[in-house]
Amino acid sequence: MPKFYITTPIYYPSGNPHIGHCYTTVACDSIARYRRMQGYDVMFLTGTDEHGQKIEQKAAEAGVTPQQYVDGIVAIFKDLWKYMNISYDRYIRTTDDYHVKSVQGIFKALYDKGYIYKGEYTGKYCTPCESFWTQTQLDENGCCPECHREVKDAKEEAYFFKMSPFADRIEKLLTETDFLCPKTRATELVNNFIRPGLEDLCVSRTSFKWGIPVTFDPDHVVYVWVDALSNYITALGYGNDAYNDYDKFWPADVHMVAKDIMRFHAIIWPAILMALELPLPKHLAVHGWITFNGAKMSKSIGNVVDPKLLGERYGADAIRYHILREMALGADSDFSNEIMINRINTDLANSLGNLVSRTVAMADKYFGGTLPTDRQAEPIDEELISMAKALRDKVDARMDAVTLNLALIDIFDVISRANKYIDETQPWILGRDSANSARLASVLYDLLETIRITTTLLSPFMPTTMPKIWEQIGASADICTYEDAGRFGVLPADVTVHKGEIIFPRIDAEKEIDELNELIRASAPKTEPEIDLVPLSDLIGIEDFGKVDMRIAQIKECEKVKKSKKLLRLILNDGFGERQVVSGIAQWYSPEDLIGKKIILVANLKPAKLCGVESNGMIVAASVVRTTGSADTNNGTAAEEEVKVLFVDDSIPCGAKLS
RNA sequence: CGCGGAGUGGAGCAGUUCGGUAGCUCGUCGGGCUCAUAACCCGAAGGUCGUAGGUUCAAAUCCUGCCUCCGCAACCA
Repeated sequence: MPKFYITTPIYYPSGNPHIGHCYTTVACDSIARYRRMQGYDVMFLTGTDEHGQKIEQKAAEAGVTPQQYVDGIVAIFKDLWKYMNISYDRYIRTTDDYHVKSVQGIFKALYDKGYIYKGEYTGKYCTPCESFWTQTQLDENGCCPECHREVKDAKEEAYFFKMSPFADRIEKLLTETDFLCPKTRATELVNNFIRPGLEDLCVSRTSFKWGIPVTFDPDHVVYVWVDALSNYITALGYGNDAYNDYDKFWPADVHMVAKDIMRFHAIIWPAILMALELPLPKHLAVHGWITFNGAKMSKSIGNVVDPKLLGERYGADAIRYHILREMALGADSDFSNEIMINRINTDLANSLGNLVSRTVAMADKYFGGTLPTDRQAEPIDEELISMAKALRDKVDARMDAVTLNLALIDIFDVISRANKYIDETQPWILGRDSANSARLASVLYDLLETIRITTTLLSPFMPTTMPKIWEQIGASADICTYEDAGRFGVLPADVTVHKGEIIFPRIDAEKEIDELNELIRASAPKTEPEIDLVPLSDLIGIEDFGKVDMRIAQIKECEKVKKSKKLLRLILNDGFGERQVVSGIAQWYSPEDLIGKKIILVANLKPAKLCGVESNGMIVAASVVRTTGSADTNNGTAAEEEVKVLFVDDSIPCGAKLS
């Protein structure tokens, strides 16, 4: 039996799963189910990447151990996967003993081969943030770019992985093979990362503890790369005894990832495998993000969609369908309540659901549910029949190319054709005269067969509802197989249909959208929005505070700094006169929002140049950081920052000093 | 000149590799049908294919300049 190995990324459980995680996972699940239907021996792996500083921090904030913290989140992930009918064969957690053991072995092996060496990670260290920064990341005052406090020179001992020996092979992999899908992204990777020279990769840390200890140097824990990426082989038993199907399943047929982690999978992972002298995965399928009403998903905008909430309203299969239908390799796809409801109504309710409903109703009405066996074919039947017959091979090709959305389009083309066929053959007229019985039976049989074939091919995408349709059209599960999806005329001639519930009820779009928006509004802000708390700074004396001269100032003029996306140039009246300040708030405020407003100015800050524009002082603003995760990610989570300028009462005169 | 992607009827997209009647889905309007979940089927309107040049018998498609948008990088004092 041929094998097929497909993986999702392992997700970072620093927060609850959202629709972005569903995106990748549902796609992989559909592919896995399709391959199983085709007769492949499938291994479908998903899991969670549970180490790292972020988890350590989150756990500390929650007052639990890191292990307790991730256990809680993982339960939520698994619950969601169950709800979405995700048929994973194995779930790997990087905290699993066998994985830990394997990673330690891999790290040692790379070290012994000379690909990992001990070096020094030199940089600037911010103690409160517990973060290293490079010189270029620091602000003009040489302070931490996150909290703007002082940083110290620090050298951290670290292990590095040599990337350069693999650069040529990786470039060839990207440009000369069909490894990367879509391949259009290869130039971007080559130009940005390979051509300038691959830098050695820091693969260990001493600044946090929540990770896999390096066996031969226990002060170090393995940093994300070797730990997380190697899950794809440790889960098969590479370097451990927990499983023993590495030989059977490796190399992977498809790693599916979102574009934000493409680089790690397209460059670092192949390099690690090359160093280990292991075969490379066959395909890396890169998809875009789900955007919400055009904007990137974000908790702060309150647009994060809870997949479970949607599933409860419309059914998990409908959500699965929508996600898969909108998803295209490479491109982002927009998600909105409106688009989703529209899609569910037109495709699932109007086309497919209604086709089933009207076909079954006619068989019921004209023949009491059981078709007579006499037939009378006509030339007009041919187009529908040949389309239905050819569909399976078309879908196969789409699945091979991992273009699931196109597979669904092809299937629904046939469903539409069947609806048209009803108009062409006018069975309700045939039904008026019993002399047409044989002809009518032919028409209904062709429709039932078309439904059987299309729903069989749809079943990997919508595993729960398709069997309900089979029941209605009188098709037993043993003829809804891959093999029979390639044949027309498999249903028994005297098939009996069973009128049943409406499979995909039509949704009242306007009403639903209102209700959904209401729900999102109600659930989003709650009382106090959840944010990532930056640790408190060290205590200072009153004299230190006195050094900071803060004044009330009014914004007189404001414009965007050209060549910069984030900077606004402001002219302020600080009471003494005018001064120019540059502020990185263009993302959140447009000039019109600001002109005339009064704000707090740090007035005695040394001048600095930003993008060539001089800035004399700084506007006081609050920084709100939330961890969101973008659409999905397996290593870092995206931190979403929002800056709120502190506007002050108009009655305070310019130049007033804060004390 | 940092890297890359994109600009096509109201919306979302295909078509660009290998130039030759501009296509799909949704929406709008008109018609048909009544088996069906106000669903289904047919038809129509609507685009100088971002812009300015160039190559050509012929350009959405090839070449050049420019504009706009989006990622990444940089930049948030």
